[in-house]
Amino acid sequence: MRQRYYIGDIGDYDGREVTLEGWLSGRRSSGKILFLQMRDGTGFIQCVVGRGDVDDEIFDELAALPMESSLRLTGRVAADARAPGGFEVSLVGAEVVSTAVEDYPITRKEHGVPFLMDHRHLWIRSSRQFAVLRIRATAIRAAKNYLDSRGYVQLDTPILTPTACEGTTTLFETNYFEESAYLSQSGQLYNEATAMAFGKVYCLSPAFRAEKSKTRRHLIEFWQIEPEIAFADLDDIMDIQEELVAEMVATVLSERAPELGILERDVEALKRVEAPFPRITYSEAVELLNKAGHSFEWGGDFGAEDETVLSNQFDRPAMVTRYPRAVKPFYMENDPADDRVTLSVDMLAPEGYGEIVGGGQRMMDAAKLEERMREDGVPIDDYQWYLDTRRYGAVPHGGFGLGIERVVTWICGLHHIRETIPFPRMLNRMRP
RNA sequence: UCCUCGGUAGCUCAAUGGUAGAGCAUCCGGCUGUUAACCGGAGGGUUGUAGGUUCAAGUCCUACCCGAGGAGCCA
Repeated sequence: MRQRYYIGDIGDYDGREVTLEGWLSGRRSSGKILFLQMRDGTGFIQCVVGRGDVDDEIFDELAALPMESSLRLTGRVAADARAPGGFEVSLVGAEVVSTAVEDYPITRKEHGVPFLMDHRHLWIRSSRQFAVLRIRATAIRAAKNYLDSRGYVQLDTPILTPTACEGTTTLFETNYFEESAYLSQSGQLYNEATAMAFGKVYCLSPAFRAEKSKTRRHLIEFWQIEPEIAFADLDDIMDIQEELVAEMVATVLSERAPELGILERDVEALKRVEAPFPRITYSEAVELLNKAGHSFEWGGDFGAEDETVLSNQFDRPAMVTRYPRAVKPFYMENDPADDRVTLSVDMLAPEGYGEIVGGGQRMMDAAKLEERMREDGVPIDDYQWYLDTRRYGAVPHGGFGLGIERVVTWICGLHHIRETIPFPRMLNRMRP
C-alpha cells in the first residue's frame, strides 16, 4: 500500500516533504503569495506558496481555483506560529484533481439554519460539523468498547416490528407484504429475550418516533445504545450507566481535544464527569424543584424546564430513580418498599441538557406483568413471546437506553441536537 | 395540535404607504505573511403565493404555503 499522509498526523511530519490529498476550504492571497486552507477529513492545514515556488501556470491556477476544488499538494511541513493549527506546508508542487464550479454556497460568513439544513450534504464539510461528527464517532466507539470489553454480546434487534409497543400514534407504519409493520422505537423487549439467552447484551440501532416534537432535543430518527443485563437490579444498572457515560466522556476528552477546541467547549465541565454520579429519588427531585422555587406536584413527569432546573443543581450527570408508576411503561418493576413507584432511573446531563439515559429494572413476575400489559391495553397475543422470557426462568434483570445524539449534544456543548447526526430527520425536514 | 416570530439579490439583513439598498459571496483588477485579510471596479431583484384596500403596497388587510423558536407530546 502506498504511503499516505494525513493532516491529522501533521505533527509527525515536521521538517519532511509530504503530499496531502484533500479539498480547498479557504484562500487568502497577498499578490505574489497565496495562503491555501486545505482539509482532508482528518483536519485542516494552511499551505503557503509564493510565485516562483512552483510553475507560474500552477500558481495562477491555484490563485483562481474555486472553493472545494479537490487537489494534491506537495510541500515541506514546518511548525509556524503564524499558521492556524501551529503547522503549515510550504508548497513545491500541486495537482488539481477536479476544479469545482464557482458557486460553493457555504461561505465563512454567517448563514441561517434553514439555509444550512438545505445544504447539509455540504455543511458537514465545515470545521464545526467536522468536529461534532468526529466526536460522535468517538463517543459511539467508546460506548461499544466499554461493553465489548466487559463481555456484552452485541445482538441487534429488528427495525421492522409487527406490533406497537404502546400506542400507535407515534409509530411510523409501513407495509410488510400483506400486513402492517411499524418502525422500531426501541429494541428493549427483544433485548430482554436475548439477555435471557446470552446474559449481557446490547443493541445499537436507530429508533423512529413519529412525534410532532419540535424542540432542540428531539429527532424523528435517532440512535440508541441499549444494554440489557440478566441478574441485575436497579443499583447494578445505575453503576453500569455511570461507568459507561464517564468512559464516553473520558475517551472524547483524550482523543478529540482538537475537535473540542474547534467547538470552544468548556472541557473543565467535562473533566468533572467522574463516577460516582449523584443519585436522588423522584420524590427528592420533586422537593428540590419546590425548594428551587419551581412549583411541582408529585406524580407528574418532568417537563423540559423541570429537567433543566434539576440538572443545574449538579456539576455532573445525576440519576433520578423511582418514578411514579403512572409516568413509566408497563415493564418497569415495582419498588418493593413503595408500590406507588417503580425501579426506574433516568440520567440527566448537567448544564441544563436534560435526559440522556432512561432505564431500570424490569418486572420479573409473569402474572403481574401480564396484568400490567392488560391495564395498558397492550395486545397480549402478540406478546406471548415476551411473556415467555418470564415463564421460562425469570430472573431479576434490567437495562437502559442511551440516546447517542443527546449525549453528543451535551459533550459538544451544542444548542441543538440536529448537528449531532450527519443527516437529521426532523419534523418538517426529511431532505437532504 | 396550539402560541410567538419570520419569508426582500447566492448568503446575512436594511428600506415613514412615494425611485428596492448595504455588507459578504461571485467575476475583473491591485497587493510577498494572510488569519472571516485588505483596496478599487462590475454584474446580480416576479420582495413566499393568491386576492383585496389605495392615486400609489416590500410596507396595510384576508387566506394559504414554507421556515424558525417554544409548548404539548415524547417507555
